Amino acid sequence: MRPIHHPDKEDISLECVLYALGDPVRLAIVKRLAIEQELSCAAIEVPVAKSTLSHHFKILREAGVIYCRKQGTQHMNSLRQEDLSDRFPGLLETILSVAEAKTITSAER
Amino acid sequence: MRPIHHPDKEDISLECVLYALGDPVRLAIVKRLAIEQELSCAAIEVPVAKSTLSHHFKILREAGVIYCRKQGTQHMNSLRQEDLSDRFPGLLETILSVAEAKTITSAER
DNA sequence: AAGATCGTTCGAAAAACCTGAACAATCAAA
DNA sequence: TTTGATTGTTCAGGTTTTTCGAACGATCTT
Repeated sequence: MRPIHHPDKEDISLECVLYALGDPVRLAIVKRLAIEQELSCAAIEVPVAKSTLSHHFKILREAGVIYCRKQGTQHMNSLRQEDLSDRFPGLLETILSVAEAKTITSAER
Repeated sequence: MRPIHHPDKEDISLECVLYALGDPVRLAIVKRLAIEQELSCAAIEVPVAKSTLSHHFKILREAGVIYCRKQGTQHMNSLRQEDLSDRFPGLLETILSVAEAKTITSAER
């Protein structure tokens, strides 16, 4: 397995972050992580195939939204809240505060 | 030409707004509208075909991000800042404040 | 080792996107 | 009031993304 890539804080781009958040599954993941601190991929119940979920995590990771560390066979994910706050002050906070609690349970979009 | 549809304020969804903003061309349009108040479609110079541009405006309109009124042969667009502020306080403001001045001149993403 | 678990990668099908060309609406001018 | 110019939309197509199941790779447990 290739080492997991994360962009440097300075390289996080607004466009990529908004693109990453502009998908209901990924937004649900982010909302969940905002509550749970750290979660494995499998711990997040969203109605997509696991290969698709893997892809969504990759998008979030490469956008700089989440940090992922390997722990044995699992991948533990967390929000890069500090990095995001530094780079785009207020952005994630506002989005999370504005996001209703509702979690998606069926595919939308 | 069919009447132009705009969602009611209450029907504006975060997911749709983030989806709409998660595209470099559309974000550029929004940034531009944040400065210019009201602009025709043609007045916004982005590197896409006009049929594509028309599509992007439709996405923004249906997401509730912009308001469009017909004036003769042109369509004048403006941000629905007040509606968005009411629905998602701070969201648009934060995104705009965080968005660099840079305007895209070539397709990215 | 074998088996189980967790996630990634691969190839193909489905959906979305972008474009040029054709069309519709409006205005201005002759 | 036709003709022409301007502004956007719609349509059909090719291209790109997204999604999925199946196969694989890595790690832990037994």
